[in-house]
Amino acid sequence: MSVQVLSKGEQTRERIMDIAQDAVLHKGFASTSIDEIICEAGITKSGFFYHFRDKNDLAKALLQRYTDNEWKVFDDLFKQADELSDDPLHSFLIFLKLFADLMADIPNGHPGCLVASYVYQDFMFSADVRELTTEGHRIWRRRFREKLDKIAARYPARIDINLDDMADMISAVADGGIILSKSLHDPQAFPRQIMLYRAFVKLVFLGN
Amino acid sequence: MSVQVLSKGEQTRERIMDIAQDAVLHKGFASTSIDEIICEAGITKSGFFYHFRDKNDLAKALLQRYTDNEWKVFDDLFKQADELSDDPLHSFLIFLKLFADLMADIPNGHPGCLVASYVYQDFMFSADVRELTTEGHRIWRRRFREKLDKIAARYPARIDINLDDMADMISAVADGGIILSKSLHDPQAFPRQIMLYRAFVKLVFLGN
DNA sequence: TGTACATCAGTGAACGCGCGTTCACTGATGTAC
DNA sequence: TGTACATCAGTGAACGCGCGTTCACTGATGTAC
Repeated sequence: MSVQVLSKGEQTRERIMDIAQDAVLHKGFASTSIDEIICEAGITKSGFFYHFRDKNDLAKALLQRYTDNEWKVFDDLFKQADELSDDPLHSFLIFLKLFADLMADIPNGHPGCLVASYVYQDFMFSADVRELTTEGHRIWRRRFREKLDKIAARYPARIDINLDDMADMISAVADGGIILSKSLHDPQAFPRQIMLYRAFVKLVFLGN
Repeated sequence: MSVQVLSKGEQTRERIMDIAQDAVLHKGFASTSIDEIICEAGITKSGFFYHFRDKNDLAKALLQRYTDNEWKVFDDLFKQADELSDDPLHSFLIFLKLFADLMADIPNGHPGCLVASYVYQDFMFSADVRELTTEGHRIWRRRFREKLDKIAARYPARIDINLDDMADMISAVADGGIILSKSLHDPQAFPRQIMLYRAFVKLVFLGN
């Protein structure tokens, strides 16, 4: 764990983004006003525009930070799992369990996936922001696919299955599980969906 | 198929809602302005307010119509599947295949789930609208759970599994699959996810 | 060590546009007698 | 069959508020000589 030293300006910028992200996940980007953000952050409107060129610039920075952070979390979980088992399948199953546990431990449940939120408002954003969500999903597919390839090499799949789809399913179950949890006001619904995906992987490659 | 005869006013109301829903699924509810809706519908602003008390009233009507319509589609697919097989498992597997086929045949892919869109903007809406999304997910769980109970009675599950979660997973895979498809600009990604869920069901109750 | 200048991290006031909403009014169609 | 009235499905103009954005300015901190 590296502790980053932030300058005064960087601290303010992070605070603005924390407040903004929380609001965006609750109300959507359009109905999150700069006024409400600066009010909570305790700065003036010009202070906001010192840090961000315009509102779209905030949108981009939020998404960038969100996906960067997500990969840090996943890399960490992958590393932990690899330390607990050399076998690609068991390491992956451990990873999924660690992921579910992590999501189960968030006090009020996962606050929402910013990528999913953006996809449902994509016509609001400039093309470069939209491209970021697409690229994100493509990277996820590639990285999870790598893991599945290694598993399939050692444990032949019991059924005929497309590994790209299987890789995509993690994103789908995650995005859908978060929506389910939010809608049902049940934080545990999401981690339970991850564990269900894990059961599927076990059935496909181990048969039980 | 019942052909409904709509009065002039009802036709306008439907047209407003069609235009609004399309815009909401692309940009979110907040950034869909009444101005743009009436412009496309070819009426004046007062015409809009003749049909809807305020903007929140439109939100509610859209969600109500969307979920009603969704259940009509599902009821129809369930009926078709039941006609093709008396067996609860095979009927369910047929239903999932029909569902996937239906989603695969939408020219530009599924336009987006209005419920999911609302969940990601829930703090914008009044409490009664928010309650509708929660209730929607609860009903889906109950109805799919019924199907799974009948299956489990005849085909004991091969693994220890929670049938409520398994029922919820349809919603999760659907919502997540739609997001995936939209983000990747690949309309077929969604139906492929449905077929993956179908493979999971087969593995759990049939073992292959 | 003191001075000049540059950069950082903002402030304060003003702008104009678009938004949701209201209100008084209206022509066309439907209904009662 | 004609007249009176009610309802339907809107129109047109105005309202005020909140929004994102701009611009001239400023005190505190950092750097060069």
